[in-house]
Amino acid sequence: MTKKLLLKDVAKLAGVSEMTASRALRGAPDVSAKTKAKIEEIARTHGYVPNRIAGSLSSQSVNLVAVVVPSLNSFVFPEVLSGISAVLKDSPLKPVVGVSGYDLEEEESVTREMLSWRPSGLIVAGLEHTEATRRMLQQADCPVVEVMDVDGDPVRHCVGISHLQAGRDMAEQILARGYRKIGFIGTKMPQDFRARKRFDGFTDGLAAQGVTLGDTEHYSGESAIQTGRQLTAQMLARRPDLECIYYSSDVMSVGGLMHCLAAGLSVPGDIALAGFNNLQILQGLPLQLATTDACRHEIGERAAQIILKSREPGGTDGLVFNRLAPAISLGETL
Amino acid sequence: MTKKLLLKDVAKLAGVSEMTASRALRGAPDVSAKTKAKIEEIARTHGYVPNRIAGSLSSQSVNLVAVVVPSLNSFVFPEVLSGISAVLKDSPLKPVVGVSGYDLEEEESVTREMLSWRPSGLIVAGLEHTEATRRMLQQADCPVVEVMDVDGDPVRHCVGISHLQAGRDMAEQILARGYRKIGFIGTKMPQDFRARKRFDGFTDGLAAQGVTLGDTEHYSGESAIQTGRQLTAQMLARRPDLECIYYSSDVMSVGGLMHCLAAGLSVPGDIALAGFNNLQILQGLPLQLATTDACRHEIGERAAQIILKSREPGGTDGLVFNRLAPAISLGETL
DNA sequence: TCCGGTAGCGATAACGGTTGCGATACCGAT
DNA sequence: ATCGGTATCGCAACCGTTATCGCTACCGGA
Repeated sequence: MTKKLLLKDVAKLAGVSEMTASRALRGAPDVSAKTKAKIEEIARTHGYVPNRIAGSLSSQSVNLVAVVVPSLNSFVFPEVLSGISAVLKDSPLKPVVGVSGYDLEEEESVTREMLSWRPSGLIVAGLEHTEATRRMLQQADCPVVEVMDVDGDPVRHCVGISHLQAGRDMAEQILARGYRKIGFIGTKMPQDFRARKRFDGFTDGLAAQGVTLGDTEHYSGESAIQTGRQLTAQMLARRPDLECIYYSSDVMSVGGLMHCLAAGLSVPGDIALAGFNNLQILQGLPLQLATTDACRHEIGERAAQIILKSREPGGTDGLVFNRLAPAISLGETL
Repeated sequence: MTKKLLLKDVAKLAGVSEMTASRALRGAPDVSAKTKAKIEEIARTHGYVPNRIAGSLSSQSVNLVAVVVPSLNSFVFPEVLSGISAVLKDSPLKPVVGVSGYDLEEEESVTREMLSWRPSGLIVAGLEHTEATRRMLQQADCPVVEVMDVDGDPVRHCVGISHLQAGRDMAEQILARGYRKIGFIGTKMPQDFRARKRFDGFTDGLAAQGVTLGDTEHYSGESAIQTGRQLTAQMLARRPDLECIYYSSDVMSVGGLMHCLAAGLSVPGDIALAGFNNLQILQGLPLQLATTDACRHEIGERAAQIILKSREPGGTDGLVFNRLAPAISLGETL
C-alpha cells in the first residue's frame, strides 16, 4: 500500500501532461498510438486506478444506473436485475442496486442516497412512494422508470404488468374450472402493494361471479416454502372443504404443494393450487404449479432500454408507459 | 425538473453562506439550532439533494462498502449481503454490490470499477483472482476482505469456511453410514472454485477409506432444481446401483429429491442424498435434506465488522483470518 | 516558398462541495 | 468598560479529474 498514485504521477512517469494521460487512459482521441501505449503500460504496471469521483465531478456524468428494489431474497428482483444488466451489458452504464426492505421510509432514504450520486438513470420498483420520494423522482435530472406495476399513477416512465388484472384473470380461470370454495394466502398487505392488488383483483374476479373467499390467511415477513406449507396445513385443517387455494407468491404455493405431498392429498383432485410469478423453482417439481408469469426479465430489459434511449441525442421524446401482458400457465394443479 | 439546485442556492435562499448551509445539512457542529432548522426547511421544500460526488471528492471519504459477488441468482450471496447490511445498518456505510458472473476477467473489471469509487472497504467473494486483481486488492487504500473461502492465500483479511474440509467431512459422514457406491453432481469446475474444492475434499475423504466415486456429472450454467432432477435421473439410469449422491449445491439436491419423489424411490432407502449450503428452500420439503451450513450470514457480518473496526481510530491492528466451522446437518436423507 | 489544415499535446479553469482557519458577535466576569 | 472565552459563521484553498481552448509541429498543395 504505497502512497496513492494519481493521474499526475502517471503523467510525470510517462513524460506527458496530465491531459494527455487522461485522454490516453479514457481512450479519447487526439493521442498518438505510441504515447497511448506508453501511458497504458505505465498505468498498468504501477496499478493506477483512476479516481472516478473526481472524474465524474469534472465531466458532470456518472455512468451508473440506480436500481431500487424491495428485496434481493425474494427470488423475483434478481431476475429483473438480470434483465437490466443484459441490456446495459454493452453500454458504458452499470447498474447499482439499493434495497428498501418493503419500507417506504427506507425507500425514500435509499432513493435520496442514490440520487445524490447523480446517476444516469433511476429504476425503482412500484408506484407507491412517500410524497418526498415522488418529489425527488419528479425533480431528478435523469430518466426515471417505475417498474413492476402499472396500476397507479407513475411519476415518469413506467413498465410493468397489472397486478389487479393478474388477480382477476386467475380468479376467472379458477372459476372456469368449477372451483367455488376458494382460499387465499398472502403477505401482510401494507408491505407489498402488488400482492395487495392481486388480492383485490382476485376477490373482484370472484365477486363478479358471486363468489366470496372461503378463507384468508396473511403472514408477515419474507415468503418461504416452509411458511407456505404451514399456513396451507392450518387452512386446510380449518376448512377441509376448500377446493382451491391462491397464493400471493409461487414460493408459498410450492409450500402448499409440499404439504399436499406430505399429507397425501391429491392435487388438484383434493385441492387445487395456484401461485404467482412463474419462478424458476417451479421447474422440476413433481407437478407443474399453476402460476402467472410476472415478466420480470422483460420488465428489466425494457426499463434499461428506456434509460439507454434517453441518452441518445434525439431520444428525448415523451414518456413511456409500458403495460406488459402476463401469461397464465395452468400447469397441472388447477 | 427545474434547473439543478446547488448548495449555494440553498444558502442564498436561507441568507447564509455556503459553509453554514453545508454544515447544517450534514449535522456538523457550529450551527445554531435556529439557522439549522431554517436551512433544513428550505432544503426540504425545494427538494435539494446534495451532490455526493463533489462532497466525497472534497472530504476524501466515501461511505460505501463495495461487495463483489459472483451472482445474485444463486440464493447464496443475497444472504451474505444481508449479513453485511445488518452490521452496516447503523453506521454511515452502505453496501454496493457488483456482480462478476463467476468470471475472473469480469471480476477484475468490476473490482477496478468499484475501487475507482474509492470505497471505505471492499468485500470480495473467493480467493482466486487474476494477477491484476490481486495487485489492486493489495494496493487498495481501504480494508479488503476476501470471503466465503479459506483454502488459499488471502491478500489481506479473510473470512470463510474450508470447502475442502466441508467436502471431506461429508465424505466421512456418508461413509460412516455405510454407503460405498457414491455419485457426485456439481458445476463445471473452472467456474466455481469453491465447488471444486468441495469436490476435491470429497474425493479425498472417500479415498482415505479406499473408496472412489462411482459416477460424476458436471453441468454448466446456474444451478437449478430442474437441472438437479434431470441429472439425477440420468445418473440413476446409468448407475442404478448407486447408494448415495452428493451435490455441489442444495438447489441440485432438491432436484434430486424431486426425481426420487416422482420415480417412487425411497430416500434414503433406495438412494441417499446430500447437498451443500443449507439454503432456506430446504425448509418445508417432504424430507429434511442432508447439507452443510455455509455460514453465509455470519460471513457477511464478520466481514462488515472488519471494515467497521478498521475505521475506528485504534483499530489498525493486524490481519484477520477467520475460519468458521460449518455444521453438517444430516437431515433425513442420509 | 508560403500557407492553410490537422494531428498531437499542454495550460487553465471549472465541477460542487468540504477542510482549516480566521473573523465576528455575544456572553459573563472582572 | 475591558477582557477572555465560546458559539457561530465566512473566506479561501483545495480534492483529482476533465472540458475547453490555444499552441506547436508537420504535411501537402499552390
